[in-house]
Amino acid sequence: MGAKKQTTQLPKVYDPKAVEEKWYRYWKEIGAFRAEAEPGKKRFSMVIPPPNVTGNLHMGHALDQTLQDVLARWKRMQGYNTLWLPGTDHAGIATQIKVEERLREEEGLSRHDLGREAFLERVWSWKEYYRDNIVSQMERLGASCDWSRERFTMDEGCSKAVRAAFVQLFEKGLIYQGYYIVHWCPHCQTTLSDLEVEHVETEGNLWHIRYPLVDGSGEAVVATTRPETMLGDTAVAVHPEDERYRHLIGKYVRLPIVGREIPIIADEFVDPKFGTGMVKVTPAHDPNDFEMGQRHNLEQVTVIGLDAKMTEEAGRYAGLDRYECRRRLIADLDAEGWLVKTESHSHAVGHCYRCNTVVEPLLSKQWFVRMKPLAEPAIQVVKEGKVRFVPERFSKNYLHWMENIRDWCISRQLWWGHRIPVWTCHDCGEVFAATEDPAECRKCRSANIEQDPDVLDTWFSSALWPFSTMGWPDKTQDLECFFPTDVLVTGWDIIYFWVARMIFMSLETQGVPPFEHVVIHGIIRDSLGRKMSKSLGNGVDPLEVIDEYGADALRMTLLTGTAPGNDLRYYPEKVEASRNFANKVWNAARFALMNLEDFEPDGKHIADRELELADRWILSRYSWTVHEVTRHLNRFDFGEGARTLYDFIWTELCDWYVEIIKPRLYGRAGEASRRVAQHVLAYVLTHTVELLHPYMPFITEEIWQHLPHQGETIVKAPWPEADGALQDPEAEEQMQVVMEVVKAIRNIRAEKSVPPGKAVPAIMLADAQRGDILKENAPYILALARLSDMDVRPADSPKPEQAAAAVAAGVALYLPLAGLIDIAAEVERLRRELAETEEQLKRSAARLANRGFVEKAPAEVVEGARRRHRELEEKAEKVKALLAELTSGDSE
RNA sequence: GCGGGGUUAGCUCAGCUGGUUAGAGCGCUUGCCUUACAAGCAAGAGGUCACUGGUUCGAGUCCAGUACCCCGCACCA
Repeated sequence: MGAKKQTTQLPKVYDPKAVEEKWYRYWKEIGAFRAEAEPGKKRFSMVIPPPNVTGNLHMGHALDQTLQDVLARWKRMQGYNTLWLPGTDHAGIATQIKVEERLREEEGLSRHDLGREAFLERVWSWKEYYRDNIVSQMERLGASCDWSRERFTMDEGCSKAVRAAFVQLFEKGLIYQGYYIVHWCPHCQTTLSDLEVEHVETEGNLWHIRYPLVDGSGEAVVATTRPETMLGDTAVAVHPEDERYRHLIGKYVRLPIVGREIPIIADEFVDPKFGTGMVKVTPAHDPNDFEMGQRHNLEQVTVIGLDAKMTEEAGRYAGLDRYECRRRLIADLDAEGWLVKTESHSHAVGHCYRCNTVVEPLLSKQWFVRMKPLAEPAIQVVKEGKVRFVPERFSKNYLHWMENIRDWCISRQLWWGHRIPVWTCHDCGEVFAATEDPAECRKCRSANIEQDPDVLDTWFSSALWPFSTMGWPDKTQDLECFFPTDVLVTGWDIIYFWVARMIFMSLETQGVPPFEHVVIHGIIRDSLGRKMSKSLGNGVDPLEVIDEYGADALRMTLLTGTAPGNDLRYYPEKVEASRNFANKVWNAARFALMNLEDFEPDGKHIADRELELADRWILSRYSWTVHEVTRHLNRFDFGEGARTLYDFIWTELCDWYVEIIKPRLYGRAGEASRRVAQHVLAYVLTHTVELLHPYMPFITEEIWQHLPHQGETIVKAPWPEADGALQDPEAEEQMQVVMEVVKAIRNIRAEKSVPPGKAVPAIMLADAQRGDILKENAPYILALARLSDMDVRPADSPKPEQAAAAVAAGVALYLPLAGLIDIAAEVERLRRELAETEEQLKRSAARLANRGFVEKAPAEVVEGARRRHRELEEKAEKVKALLAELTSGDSE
């Protein structure tokens, strides 16, 4: 187990391009991300939310995948047999539309010109192209997926799972075919589920139209936002309790223009307060009207067709576009005196979430999943905490949706997707589902059977992803070893679309939930807070960011900007800051390597060396950092973990520790001290880099390989554990004295404009304990504060004259700067400081005078407050003394 | 209508289980190319934690209400 070391010269500025590709290739070569199906071994598993093969990845994917990669790399380092399973989604409508668009633009052809088979070939080659892109983008990001297990929702295995699940649900009666109102997108030429319709508040009109009573005794006035549907009206409804219209119930009106006589019915659905309190009923074009039609046995007259044009039933308007029809109809109604009035009215209009076309509610025969029985257990597992949302608040959204769920329309009139595995026998009429393509009717053995032409909603296959990718319905090793998964990481925008559906599908087909934790993150917005979208053109390409700043910088940006569940604004400046951090880490490593040239690690435990104060301090801080980072990761709080590391590395490790050990490393404190500093630096840096690895995989691997290390890759390095032996509160406290003294001297120097290069002497008055700390660390204080000499005297020594002074950590500091001292300014400064100290003292005293506080607060807290109070008193006293000297000197 | 989130420094945001002096990045001021890093170093300015009340010894943090902003879901003839 020889420790390896490579001490090639590192460039001054970190260049991500030079290292990223190299290491990813290496990781793949050595199979660093491969999970072995070994039942019994502690494992961690996760499936990726499969990106759509519609196009390239965007920032949202980068965020989602970075979070997952942090988890995967961290768990892997913790020794878990870790599987992060990658793949892509066929994205039915979205992909088909894209390919059709291209076909039209480039060849002027429609999919019908090509035919189903030829068209699908085109889609497959599109899929191949974008799948390749997606994979290479993920590699650029550093995603540590097990590529040997990559899946696609329409590959053989996933397709088999789709059939198995469909047949199971079909045979249990959970999938049925029905004639209902569905959302129809006239542009995409397919049905949509409730979720795929976006309701947009739209300014429209409410037209009041007169329907004359057949018996000539009066009229009914209805109000509608969609007058063209009146051509399909088969009733007018009023509320049964509505006194105004009670007498009309049972009478008939004659539809203007159409001439059809339709009844006035009574139905509870009608809201007497809305419009005129009379509703036209169009069972074929409105979901509520449809239900009323069922209740009252009304005729269904379809007047708008699949192409959004008026049908033959529309009489003289047949063939017109629905909006053109509306215009003409209104004109005609007006001309013939049926239009009572037109009010402006704002209402939500459904739009296709893919193409933004106004959706048409249409009557048609479709396949549905019966949701109530499936939702029940899916609600339970969340309520019982068997599936936990992180942050927890998202479970409310989930539950609300599940509890109010309606049946799921799963048939799509597309070509790209899983063909519905249902066959109809033309001879005996049998309708049956099958996992294997049947050659004959299962009932009458006729070969005259036909498969349903439609395909399934994409989300039907996505819902099976956590187990279809692991081989179900076959009993595979993977399934046994890695299912159910541990965590799912995804955005809040697909909780209903996907997370919810995976949960009920898994409960139904596997008998267990598909995962334990659902980690929800926000979406990425632009710098103005807008959603990134293609139509706004405000999207940012992760690859361009990686090219410019490096993958680690992009990852760190996404991670530090993240608070659980919250959205995140993208600013290039943030990536710049992360890039700077990467460079900081790089240079810390560079510095270390320059000073570790002759260093050889031995097996001795770091705590057993002749440690100096700074060593004990940084080891203690390091050990705290290990603890904190691990704690944050355990809570899926990626952002806090990243920030903890950022601060530790930049401030404590670089600004203080590295600076303080420079004299030692340069040999000015003797060889023994130098050796110890080397050991501590190597130790802390190596393990800090390991802690950072899940966040910034590339730069940490590069650095780690240069540092003395064991093993072939940092990917497999053990995750550092918080070592209690390194915790050292005393060292932290003492180091606090050193740092505060240094800061105070620097402050005086800056205020007095002492040239940075000029070393000046300092006199310090301190009690015995602090005096010892200062004396022991004198060489470092001299260097850090640029002192020519420091004279530590007992606290009661006479005060030096003609000196700028300050109090820090209970130490009175004097810089004799004869000639530089402006007494008046100095007095002013000290007065301000005294005022501030006394203000704090007052608050502190009030607090301690409060009996409730002293009696009820934890002893620790009270003790802390007392100590703080003593320190403040001490400080006030010292500042007062300084002031007294200055002012008395004045009067002399 | 139901539900959720937000309001903290000039900007963008953190702030966990209530506990010393509320943090970061960017921006700003001053001074530095100090042999790891100018993508840097040092020093500094900048905050009524939206408002009102409550719980508590103690509230940015918990509770209730108010205001404004954002987002889901449902309804909308």
